[in-house]
Amino acid sequence: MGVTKRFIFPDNINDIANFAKVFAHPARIAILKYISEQEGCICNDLVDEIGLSQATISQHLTVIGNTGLLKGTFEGKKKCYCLNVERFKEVQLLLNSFFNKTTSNCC
Amino acid sequence: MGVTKRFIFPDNINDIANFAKVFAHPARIAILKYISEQEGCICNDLVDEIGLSQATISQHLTVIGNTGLLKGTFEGKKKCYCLNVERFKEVQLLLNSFFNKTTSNCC
DNA sequence: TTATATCATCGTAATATTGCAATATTACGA
DNA sequence: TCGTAATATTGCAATATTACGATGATATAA
Repeated sequence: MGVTKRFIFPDNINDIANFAKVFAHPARIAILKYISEQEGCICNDLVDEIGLSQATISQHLTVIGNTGLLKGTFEGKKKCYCLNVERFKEVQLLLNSFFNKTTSNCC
Repeated sequence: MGVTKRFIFPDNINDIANFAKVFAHPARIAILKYISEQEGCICNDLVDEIGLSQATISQHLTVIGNTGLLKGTFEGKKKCYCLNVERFKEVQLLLNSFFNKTTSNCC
């Protein structure tokens, strides 16, 4: 039905899936990569850098931001986006914990 | 338009997104987790264990399998699914490489 | 004030995903 | 060969996602 039955899964499983979803789109990967490569913070450069419309980039930023992975500050009319590094590392740990636990015992 | 513009992104970015998509659904996380927890290999137990229909589980197994993360062997009419551990670790390395490179320089 | 730049949000079209029932398909045992 | 168990595939219906143009809000510059 296109609707994920989240309620049948425990929180820890839904958490992993929700974080993974952030990385499940190349635009969001590219955004995170670009943000991290800039010396200063970027804003609408993403629109030029990546070939997507401003509305679309903004949407992706919201998706990333909703998981707490971004910090944003306004400098006048420009918004400075940057990584929430602590959060980012938490997510990395969470995913690695899943990967490390998930080891085959068969075949 | 619901259609991801993959062609505007380089392969290495699309690769990460494609792998992440496997983990972006709780059913697939649960399947991988359950497979890894079993001593022997499992088959249709997933349908009982997870509360989804046989058709849906089979579909998810296909999605996971398409990225090379599963090995399946037939034992008579039963199919034994298990992790492709090497592949699984490759994916872990790829994701970690992205995480490690993506570090904030600003704010 | 007016114009411009930046970013968010809304509405919408196109497409993808999820889930299931129904129906194959395959392999075994009687 | 027939029946049955296990899995895959097909064909939907419901919902989610992706993308963009248009619009709105806000801040600076002229």
